[in-house]
Amino acid sequence: MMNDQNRKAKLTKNQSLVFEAMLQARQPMGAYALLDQLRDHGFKAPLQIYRALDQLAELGFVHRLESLNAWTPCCEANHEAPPVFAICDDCGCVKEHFDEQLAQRISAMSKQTGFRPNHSIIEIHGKCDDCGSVSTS
Amino acid sequence: MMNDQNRKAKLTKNQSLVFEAMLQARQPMGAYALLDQLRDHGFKAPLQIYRALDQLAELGFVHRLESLNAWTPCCEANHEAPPVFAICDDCGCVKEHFDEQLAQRISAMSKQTGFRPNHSIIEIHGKCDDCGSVSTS
DNA sequence: ATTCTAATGTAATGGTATAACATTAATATC
DNA sequence: GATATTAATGTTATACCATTACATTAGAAT
Repeated sequence: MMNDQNRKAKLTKNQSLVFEAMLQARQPMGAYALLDQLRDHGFKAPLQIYRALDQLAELGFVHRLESLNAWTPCCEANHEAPPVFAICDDCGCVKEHFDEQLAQRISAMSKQTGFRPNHSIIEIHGKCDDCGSVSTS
Repeated sequence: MMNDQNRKAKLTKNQSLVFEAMLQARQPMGAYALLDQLRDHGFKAPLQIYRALDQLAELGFVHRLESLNAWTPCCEANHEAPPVFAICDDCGCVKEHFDEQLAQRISAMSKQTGFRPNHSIIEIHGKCDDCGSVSTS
């Protein structure tokens, strides 16, 4: 299996630019925010961003956060279980987790109902450790 | 605790119209699809739909499906565990489930990381029992 | 009746995503 | 290396989803 460096080296120019911008952001970014970041590099239209994002998602470099209409780099761990995103509604940070038992529950529920799961979206909103301990009064 | 009939009776005119349209649809509906359905009843602007939807969601009559930008009636079961939606990408049907163990896994993961969960979004895409057994070749 | 609040009406605008078509770059094959 | 083929990119227009701002009406409380 190819290592991360090699996989990254195979990205096209636009894909690399978008991915690097996302890594620098340290927060999920919307497509139009990425477009604004990348105008200096010649990006002019949303579709340029969306195409890169779609391809990066296909390759496993990024995930889409459905509840934010935004995108976040993948933690690069093995994706055997579906990712669980913990989204802090205060500071906006996102952490990606995996939980084998949780994956098993989804499988079990599906089996019971005859449903054949293909792609799971699990996004937990709340407060991260840093923000949760701060008084809000 | 109030029963469903009484709760329903307390809905305003717009809320009722939107909710009934959703029940008839038997599939998740987008706000603009609802607007089209309800033009005959005097609805003219998206905001009329969105306001009703927001209030219905607040009252627990409907849920928003983040991955579809659409809305679905609540199954009206007790919502002690977060709802899990099984979404068929073929026929578009959606089933709402609950799973206490799954809820516990989310709590456990959160506790481990200091995250304080507030609202969980769990949407499983795949094929329902009816569609999954049909040959696609 | 009057006051206050919740719900509604309407227009304008902002944010997210894709369709359609043209062009260029990269790869494979001869 | 020339050619054919496919993948990636550029550009315009448009579709789809959601909210802001402000005016009006209806209902509840006193």
